[in-house]
Amino acid sequence: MLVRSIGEAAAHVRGRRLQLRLSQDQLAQRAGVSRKWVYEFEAGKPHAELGHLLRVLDALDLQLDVSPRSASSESAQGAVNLDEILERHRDG
Amino acid sequence: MLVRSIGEAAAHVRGRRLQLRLSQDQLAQRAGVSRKWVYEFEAGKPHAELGHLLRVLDALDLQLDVSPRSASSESAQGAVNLDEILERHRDG
DNA sequence: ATCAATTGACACCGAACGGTATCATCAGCA
DNA sequence: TGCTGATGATACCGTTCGGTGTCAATTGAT
Repeated sequence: MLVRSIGEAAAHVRGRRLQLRLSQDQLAQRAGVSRKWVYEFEAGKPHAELGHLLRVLDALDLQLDVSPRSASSESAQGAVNLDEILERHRDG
Repeated sequence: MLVRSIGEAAAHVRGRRLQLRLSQDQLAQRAGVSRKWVYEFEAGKPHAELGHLLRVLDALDLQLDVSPRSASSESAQGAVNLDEILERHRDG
């Protein structure tokens, strides 16, 4: 699932936690963070430590991926494919 | 690309930035963060603010995704598929 | 040789984080 | 009804972040 904001990441974490029937405390211990962090993160605190999130995702059996936003094969109309442009202009 | 640690995320950011021929300063301005943040992040500082990373990825035309770690169709030998287990045990 | 751009590095400092601890509330169950 | 577990919420407090500003070294181009 795409993650555009911390709030979206928080929703994914909470959803997965409930799916796994884990309490905030259990998740926190698994991930090695405090329950406060889990609670505040899920509650939408506007700041969050990436390292903590990675550990929590790991505890939830989730993984994080980085990918180019505009896929050349399925770009929307009018969308710009930065990778393509780069390819053409490389060694300019 | 999979992101297991902050260091890996940093590598992806730096690689993409160079690919786009952006200076740390340019990227920082695009993303609305300080050059210090970009520099320290790329240098492997063990802590990083998720919100900052999201803005930087956006400025690099990259996106972040969350996905289940063990895909049921291609799980490795001996691997446990949490989703499957959940499915079977749901409604206990 | 000179100049600008880029980068690594550091000091300073206010702001915010994150952990521990604690409390009230609510749901579920014996 | 009484008990237990989960959750939301807050205070305290040491630690660390992140921005601004600055500096030296390096690189690239003129």
